[in-house]
Amino acid sequence: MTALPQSEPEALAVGPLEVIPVEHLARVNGSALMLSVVELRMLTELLRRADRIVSREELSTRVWGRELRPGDRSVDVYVHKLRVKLEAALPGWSFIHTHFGLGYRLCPQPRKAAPRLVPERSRAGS
Amino acid sequence: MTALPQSEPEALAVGPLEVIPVEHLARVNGSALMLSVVELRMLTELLRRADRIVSREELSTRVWGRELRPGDRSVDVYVHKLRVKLEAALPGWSFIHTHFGLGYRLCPQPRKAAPRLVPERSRAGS
DNA sequence: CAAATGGTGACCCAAATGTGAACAAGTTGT
DNA sequence: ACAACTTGTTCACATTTGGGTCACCATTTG
Repeated sequence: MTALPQSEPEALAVGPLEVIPVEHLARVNGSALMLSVVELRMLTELLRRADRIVSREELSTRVWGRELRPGDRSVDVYVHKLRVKLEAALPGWSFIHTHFGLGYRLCPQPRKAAPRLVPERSRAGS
Repeated sequence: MTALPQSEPEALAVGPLEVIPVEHLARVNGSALMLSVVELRMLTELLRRADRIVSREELSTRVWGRELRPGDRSVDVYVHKLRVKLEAALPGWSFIHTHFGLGYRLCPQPRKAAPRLVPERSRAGS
């Protein structure tokens, strides 16, 4: 057992989400996500502060290592990319919540089901 | 129970894939693959780290015993050769996944069905 | 309502990866 | 020794991917 700096935990997890930063690997419900380097860094930072609001400034600093320039939308764009991939990995769940004017907050939870227009089809197992 | 050096397991297996390094044998769903020496070593190394990302540098070191020279594509070429043979052995499955800028990850799984060219007939009634 | 803020698809383009083929070296069979 | 194969290595070219940036639409706020 190597003594790791406790500031860098080996793995982070919240709900069905798990990230192993040193391995550049993220999983949802055990299955690996295909994330780019920046996407993974961003998810990691959100996960470090799970369930707390993280400002764009802070995300910009931690993920890109630079100040957030005025008019810079890259944070938003990458939040979107993450949302798309997370939704694909676990349909019906919300992960990243927007706090208007403040930032984003990671909190995996089943999304409130939209009322079915057409009744659910029964699901056949394999 | 013979006490083998635990660093060299007799057999490695993940899903339908099985490799017995000491016998130079690889099987998919029980049937043997025809692999060259380098191909087998590479598959073995990937299998040892199943479901984790293995960098090209590491593959070069472990399979060829040398540093990865800049511009060296041999890792990619052999990943390709493996993919071809694995696909032939078990059509419709993916085994080796590319993590852009990071490396490869072995994880046998049925490939996501290609999206229908012609959309599924909808069953909305009215 | 208007202004601010966030969502999202499209685009550019350099770099990473996929892939067929040529080549050389080694093996096998005769 | 020679031909017929096999295999490892290297190229060249084709494709894909990802980071960054816009533009335009949608939502929220006051």
